[in-house]
Amino acid sequence: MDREQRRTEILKAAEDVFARLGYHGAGIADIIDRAGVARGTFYLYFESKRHVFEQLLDKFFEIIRSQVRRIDVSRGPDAVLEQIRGNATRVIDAILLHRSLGKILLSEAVGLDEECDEKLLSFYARLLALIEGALRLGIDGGIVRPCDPRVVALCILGTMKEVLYHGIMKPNDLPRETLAEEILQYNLRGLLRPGGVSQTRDGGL
Amino acid sequence: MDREQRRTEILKAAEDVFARLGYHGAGIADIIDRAGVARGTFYLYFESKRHVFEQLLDKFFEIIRSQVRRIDVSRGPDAVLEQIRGNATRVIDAILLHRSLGKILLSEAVGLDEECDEKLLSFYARLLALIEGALRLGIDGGIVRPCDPRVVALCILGTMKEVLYHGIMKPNDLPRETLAEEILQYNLRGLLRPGGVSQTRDGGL
Amino acid sequence: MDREQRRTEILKAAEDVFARLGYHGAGIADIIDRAGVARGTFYLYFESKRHVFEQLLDKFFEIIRSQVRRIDVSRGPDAVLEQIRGNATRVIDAILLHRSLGKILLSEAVGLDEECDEKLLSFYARLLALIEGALRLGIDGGIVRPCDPRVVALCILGTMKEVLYHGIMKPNDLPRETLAEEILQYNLRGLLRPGGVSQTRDGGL
Amino acid sequence: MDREQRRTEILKAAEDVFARLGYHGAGIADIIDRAGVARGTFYLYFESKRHVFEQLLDKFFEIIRSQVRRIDVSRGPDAVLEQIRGNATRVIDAILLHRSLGKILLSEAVGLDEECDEKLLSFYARLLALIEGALRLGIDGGIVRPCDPRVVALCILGTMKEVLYHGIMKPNDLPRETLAEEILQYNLRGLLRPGGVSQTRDGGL
DNA sequence: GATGAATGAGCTTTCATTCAT
DNA sequence: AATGAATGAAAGCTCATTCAT
Repeated sequence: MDREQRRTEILKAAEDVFARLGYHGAGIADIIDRAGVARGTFYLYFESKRHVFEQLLDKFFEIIRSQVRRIDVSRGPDAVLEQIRGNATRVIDAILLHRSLGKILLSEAVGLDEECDEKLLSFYARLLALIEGALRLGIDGGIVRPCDPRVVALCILGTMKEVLYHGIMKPNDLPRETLAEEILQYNLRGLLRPGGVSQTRDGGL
Repeated sequence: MDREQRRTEILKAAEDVFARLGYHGAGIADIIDRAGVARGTFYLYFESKRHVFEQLLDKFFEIIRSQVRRIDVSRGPDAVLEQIRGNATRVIDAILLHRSLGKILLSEAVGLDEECDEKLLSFYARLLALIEGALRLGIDGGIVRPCDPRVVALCILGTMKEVLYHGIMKPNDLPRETLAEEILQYNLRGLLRPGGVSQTRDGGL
Repeated sequence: MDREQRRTEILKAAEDVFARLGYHGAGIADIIDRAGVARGTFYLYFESKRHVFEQLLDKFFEIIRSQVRRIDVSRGPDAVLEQIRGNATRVIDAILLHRSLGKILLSEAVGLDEECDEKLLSFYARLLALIEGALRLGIDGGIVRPCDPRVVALCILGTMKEVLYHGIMKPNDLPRETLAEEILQYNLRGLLRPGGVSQTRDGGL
Repeated sequence: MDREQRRTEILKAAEDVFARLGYHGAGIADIIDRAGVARGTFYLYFESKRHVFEQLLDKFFEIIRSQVRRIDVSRGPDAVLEQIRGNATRVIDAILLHRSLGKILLSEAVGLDEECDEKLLSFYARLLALIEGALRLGIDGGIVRPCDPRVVALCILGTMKEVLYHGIMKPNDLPRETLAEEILQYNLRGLLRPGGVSQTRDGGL
């Protein structure tokens, strides 16, 4: 119990430090200074610098995952949209609640270490697969316009990442609700004003 | 003249190495090995590792910037869209042409160093301002639906980054044309099939 | 009483561990794991890692010493030889019986620490003095051929150490009796077949 | 050329330091202090601490090996003995000439590292095989008395190691010639005065 | 007396940068 | 201008020892 508490303290310190200085910028010295423990103590709880970092990634993945509810398609298009909005809002809220973890994930894109890279890549791959699956359902159900679901899944992920990164880095710039709502509207409707321009693909663009 | 050539050689070597190994994974040794020059020579042309990296960022910024043409709004909505498509296509093509630089920019998101961070941030800030300005024009001109141009600018940037990163990392996965076209369609139209669901904000979402 | 028992348990554990891993290879963790006691408990019974090691050396010295009987020279050459053989056999048997201690003594020759070194050196010094004394007696009594007793004492010690080390490390390679008998014969007679070559120093060698 | 010289300097420094402090007692700091070079310079010439040590072992093995001449058995027993004496004398002289290396080899018996251990063991194994082979020849040729050549080879190695270790540690205690001559006489003749005691195995011992 | 979490000095190794040639 | 050997600060990690419980 006590052990778990100590571990959590160090993990929190590491989270802050990694968020502030990045993986490479952070040293064990920074982490233990912040946690107020000795060098050896750190290694009592974590095998290595890399290992703490992975623990943080795992923690973050778990947080995100736990916000996503399976979508029930049986209750009609509007209900589906509402569920999507719920998922999106919860994820956004969770990330903005865990700023440091969010910053770590969104900053340290890749290139730390083979194992970390793999973790990140597989996380995003699963996320993309999830989105892509939902898109295919939407297309089949006639809710989503015909498109390449793989590319569009990338687009959705991209909007989320970029907007959230901004939300994390400049917390007071834009209200959370605005971010969530605008992401949704943008993803659903795109830029164009309905009926504003010619909508046939060939003619219009 | 000869000096400039030597400098370019080293810069190219650094580009390849950074793209392959990342900023921290790359050592001066890798760069000079690839460039075929001595250690000291490297420092004759560049102040530091960080400095070469900055030069590469600058080079990339310049490439991107040179692809973007000012949009002439006087020729009607369809013409504007055509110009936007032109800009987007040129940027996409340019990035996919300069894979290494693109990978560097999109991978080493941030966190290397205060000065580098500032460079990246200011680059993206200017890009966002550009997009935001265009959006405001679009909204005023009735082409773009009413929205928060700052958030939507982030969304657009996000889609570009994510799709391009995928395009760079898995060059043969999806054809360049598909990427460009899908980004455009997505940005313009969003996900929904026109008329597919109720479009009033209150009722629909 | 109980305290003494605990102490002995830890000492035995240390003996096994040092024999298996060597002084530097062994950690306190290994010893306490084997002894089944806590870290702090170890330091309740021994001041330091070095200290346990010294205790083991002392224990071993005592075992060896207790095997050596004073030689009675009054009963003629053959009886003396018989007594020497008795001493040698008992020492050899004792060492092979305490493999771990033997391995420790013979492996960790020297160089651990000033105090340990001194202990080892003084042990060997006393052993050598013992042997040397016996040699002088033998020379005076006409049993041993004229020689430098100090160097020859080293030779005798050397044969013992080397053969016993082999006996410890490869227990099943050569039978104990063979080892003991061959050491004795070798020490007494050397290599040459009696009468096989010219034995005068000047002529022969 | 210059590079080789520098390397030799560091190697010599390492030799001194290892001889003085032992493998574990010695730190890179000691070596570079003695060599008068910077930390990085050390690693320019040697991969690791272990690596320098191995180099020293190799160097020593080579020195020893180069002192041993193949024995020509065709010229009679006395000539064979003379050749053996020559080998022994050269080896002894070489070791006493390279005190530091000798001390390293004879002190750091074993237990440093798997690879080093293997090196040492294989060195001694080859040495033993050499001696054993010579003994078998001697027995077949009737020069050497019947004995177990494996055990006796250990005895010979043991006398050499012990006497040389003494010679290294206390250089001025006994003259080199005495050491060499006494080892030889001891190995050849053993302790007993010829004809001094009954030589039949059963009766005498 | 027993515990085991905590300690921190110390280790080997790396690598961006310098500078004598 | 070009070289590459030399540098040394700083990193991550270990482990014998201590001490509050």
